[in-house]
Amino acid sequence: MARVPTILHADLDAFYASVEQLRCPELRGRPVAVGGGVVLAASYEAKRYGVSGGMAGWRARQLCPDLVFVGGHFCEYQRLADEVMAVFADFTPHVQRISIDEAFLDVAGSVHLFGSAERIGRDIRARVRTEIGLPVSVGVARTKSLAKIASQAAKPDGLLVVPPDGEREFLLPLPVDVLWGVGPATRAKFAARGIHTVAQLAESPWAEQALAPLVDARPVRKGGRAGSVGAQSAFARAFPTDDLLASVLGHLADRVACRLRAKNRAGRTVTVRIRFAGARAITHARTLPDPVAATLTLTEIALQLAREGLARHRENPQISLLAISVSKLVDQPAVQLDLLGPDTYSARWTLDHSIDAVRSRFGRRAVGYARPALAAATSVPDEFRQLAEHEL
DNA sequence: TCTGGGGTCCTAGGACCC
DNA sequence: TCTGGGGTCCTAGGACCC
Repeated sequence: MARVPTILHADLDAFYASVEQLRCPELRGRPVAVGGGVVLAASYEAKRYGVSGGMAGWRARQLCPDLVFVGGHFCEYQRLADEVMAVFADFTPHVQRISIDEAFLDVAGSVHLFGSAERIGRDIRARVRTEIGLPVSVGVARTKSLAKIASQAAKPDGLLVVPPDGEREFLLPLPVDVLWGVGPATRAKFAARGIHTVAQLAESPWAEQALAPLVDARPVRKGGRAGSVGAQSAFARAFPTDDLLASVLGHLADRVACRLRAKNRAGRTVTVRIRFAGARAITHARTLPDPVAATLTLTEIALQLAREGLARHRENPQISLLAISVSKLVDQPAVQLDLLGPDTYSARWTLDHSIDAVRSRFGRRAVGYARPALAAATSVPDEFRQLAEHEL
């Protein structure tokens, strides 16, 4: 009954900030934030002042006047995180990477080689610390949900094992929002009913629904391919002139279509998202008979969807964000040029692939449809965008 | 002076088909 | 002519996660 816990959740602590402190010894022990206008990551020294990811830079400086801002070294983040994942793979082939800096491991088949799950957790922490120089926290439990909660409780730089007969004792005192899927909205809903802790939730009508994932032994498996590809761009509130729509959507369609083609994929559903000044947002989508991966086709569809969406919401004159997402993805083998007729489709295919080829040699800014002025004005570096991209 | 960009999953209603 | 039920696909919106 009481299975031995064999699921690990390993999570690098304040990852970007820790890398900066590793690269630059004089940053160690000091409050560090990666970013500028927005805090992308904060060191634990900074977190003690209340600085956190997503916070506006001015606000962070207000909370912590000694805060040191550093620009990100995004290639380093990717490289070091990959090295950490390689350490995990030395202990088990069953590694499910769920973001750049965290993963689940199932070590059930490894304990006869390396010792108990707790032992493996300690060894992983030691190796990542000595070989790579980064702190990583590890939670060990029977299920993925419990292991993840345990690793959060172990932070910073700790290890926590939840034995099967100690699960209730561990969970009951914790606040409800440690549970996967309980964010600000659900927490507020519970709070309005006097539910603040897992113990209180367990006594409520929502107990079964909310607590089911904790005992659900979903397997650790390799991450699948992404189900959608998107890009978005936020900007100061502006009137959605045709000029603005065409240039922003053209740029976004370029990013998305380029990624699709790079993986020989295409998608049938195109969704445009518009955020109005005042934070209200709408989506407008269309499913096409044939999958799309051509930049200009995607641009045209997105433009049409945006106009339709705006026409339905004339009460909001200004917008502050546009996004394009393509879903219902299918594999699209690279088409042979000579199989295509002399129509628009083949012309676009040829043009897109010529552009892709130039970019693969000279970089993505070398050539494209979007106006250079706009492309250069993107507020977030391409490298950071790439960190958030999922495997297609 | 109010926060970026990449995703996933769930729900609910409507259209359409059998 | 009115009736029922189930399944699937699509769209819109929202919550959540890293």
